[in-house]
Amino acid sequence: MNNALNNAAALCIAAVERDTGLGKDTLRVWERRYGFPKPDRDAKGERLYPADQVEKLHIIRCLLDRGQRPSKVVGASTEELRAMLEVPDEPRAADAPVGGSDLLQYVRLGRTVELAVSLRKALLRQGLQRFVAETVAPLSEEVGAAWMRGEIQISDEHAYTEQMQNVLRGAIGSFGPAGERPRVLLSTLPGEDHVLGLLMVEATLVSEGTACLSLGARTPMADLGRAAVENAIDVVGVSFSGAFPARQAIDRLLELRAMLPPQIALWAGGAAVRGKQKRLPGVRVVADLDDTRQALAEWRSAHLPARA
Amino acid sequence: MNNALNNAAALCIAAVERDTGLGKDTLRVWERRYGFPKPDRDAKGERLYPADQVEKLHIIRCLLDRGQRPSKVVGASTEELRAMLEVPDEPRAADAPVGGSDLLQYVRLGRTVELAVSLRKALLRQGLQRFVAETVAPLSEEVGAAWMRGEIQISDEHAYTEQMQNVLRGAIGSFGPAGERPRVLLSTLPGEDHVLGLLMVEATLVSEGTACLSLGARTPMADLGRAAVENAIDVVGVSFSGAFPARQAIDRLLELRAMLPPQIALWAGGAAVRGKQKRLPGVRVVADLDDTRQALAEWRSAHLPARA
DNA sequence: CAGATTATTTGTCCAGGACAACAATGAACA
DNA sequence: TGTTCATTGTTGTCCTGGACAAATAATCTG
Repeated sequence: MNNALNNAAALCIAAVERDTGLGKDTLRVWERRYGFPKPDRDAKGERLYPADQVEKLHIIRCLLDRGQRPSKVVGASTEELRAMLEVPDEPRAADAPVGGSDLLQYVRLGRTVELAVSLRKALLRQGLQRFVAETVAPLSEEVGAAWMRGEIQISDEHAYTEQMQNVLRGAIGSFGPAGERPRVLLSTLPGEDHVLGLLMVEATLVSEGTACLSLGARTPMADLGRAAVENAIDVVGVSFSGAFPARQAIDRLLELRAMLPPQIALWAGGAAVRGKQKRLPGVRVVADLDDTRQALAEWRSAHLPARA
Repeated sequence: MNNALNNAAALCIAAVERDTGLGKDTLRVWERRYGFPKPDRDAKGERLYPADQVEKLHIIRCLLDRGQRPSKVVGASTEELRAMLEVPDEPRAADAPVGGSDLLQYVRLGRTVELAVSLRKALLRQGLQRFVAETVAPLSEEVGAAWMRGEIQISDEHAYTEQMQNVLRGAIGSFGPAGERPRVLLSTLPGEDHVLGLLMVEATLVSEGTACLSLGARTPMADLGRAAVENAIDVVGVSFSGAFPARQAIDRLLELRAMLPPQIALWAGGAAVRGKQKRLPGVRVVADLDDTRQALAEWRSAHLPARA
């Protein structure tokens, strides 16, 4: 698993904050209190976190998100942590998504050409909406899970994302100009890099004739608010991957809600906000891609005059 | 702690960091050095930034992004700052590129639908290679310059980038599987977000039949090296926007060169490395998109048996 | 057993010092 | 005139170690 190229990689505290979502202050205070992490120091005396400690921090954050308390997990060994992680041994659903495992195999082996060809075939066979809901979404989840389990390299995941972007954006573009309301503004907030979720939503909305304006990833909230007003937007859509801390997501959404004019709707989707509807008054939590179409239908029946 | 709903009141330091993108340490050290911002304190002694100071910080952030230095702006009054933001009335060059000004107008006005339509027309008219070299590259430069002059919002630039990605990726994807050598691995290094340059190169190479594997933006160097070896890559291509510090670019490239096996070529392009060929032994500096095709021809004549 | 009270845990903030990376300036040189 | 190199000031990020209140667990009481 670990080869020579890997050894040189030790991250500074800012990089660890980005990678794990744990604040610099938190990392330092854990070191003081629990004795972990225990980074090396460079010539300047600054912390350098070896890759294995970063990985352990990653596991710890997973466990914290599931309700564990720091005092129980920060001191434990990597093996104990892995054991805790695998407890919820989900009953293996026998719903293996259509062709999903084949596609995952291509990602795993770095066979990007075959991957691209298969994706395009699936797109033609299923049509854009079903392709997104039945192929892209489950495959992306599988890829993320495989990366968490250490089965694939991060570079494989990047390559996968790139290929998928090519396919999805080509399909989105081929719809040509769509001018129907609502006018939807899409983005992720700072700290959230994952762009595939956004593209899936865009694909779903565009194929319903909606006018979509995407700002890509990591738009500062003030800019989002300004852009929404200036472009006469009806709905602002924000997506969060599972890697985003749920608590932060909620705080930011409420802040954004307060910042937007009340007549502009705010939709939020993604793993980090799933099931958080009751904590998010004024925000429409979108459970999945089908629910996105549902939300769209609701908006239209509420705001557009019934069409003959 | 921070609450979302007091938008008219004052923000805690964490909220200001999120809103302005200025780090907590930076905010504190500015207060120490320049006397601004000067937040109130709550009962606990913690900083509370009034809304007007946050807005001023936002303006300062804009000016810093445009190359101003903190010592010149952090001490200035809000009026002076607003004056600096106004267009410094450049000597209007009368070199309006073919059609470029029309397209730029669409970006400026946020008319994304018209922009997308015009781009697709230009693509069909010119073909992918000329489209990239004669439309995408100059337009992207114009957009960057217009943003520097304060003529367009950052959100307009993001929307432009998204639209352009849709067009380019659609075109790249429509080439179908291309298996000819060299096998090229494309990415940007950490710290470099701009992805359009990479896509322009990918489009150019793909339309020459080259097998391209893109990893998108910000791939850590260790992962790049590993991916190059594991995927039997012939050429690694890296791009740097003008926003990337030239000195860092050179250091990183030399480091990457040392990390890669000698038989794998390393190409570098973008504003930050232009004219730096002599400081980069072992790296092929690619001046522009035409030069990319030139580099490709050189590689093929050196490595492939002459074809009948 | 529910509800109130106390104890512990935990993340974030503070002050003020230090330092290397970066930009600007000036000198030496082709 | 333009390029390279050294110097000097600027600037963001990191450091230590202390503090405190919000959140959570533990204990007590009716």
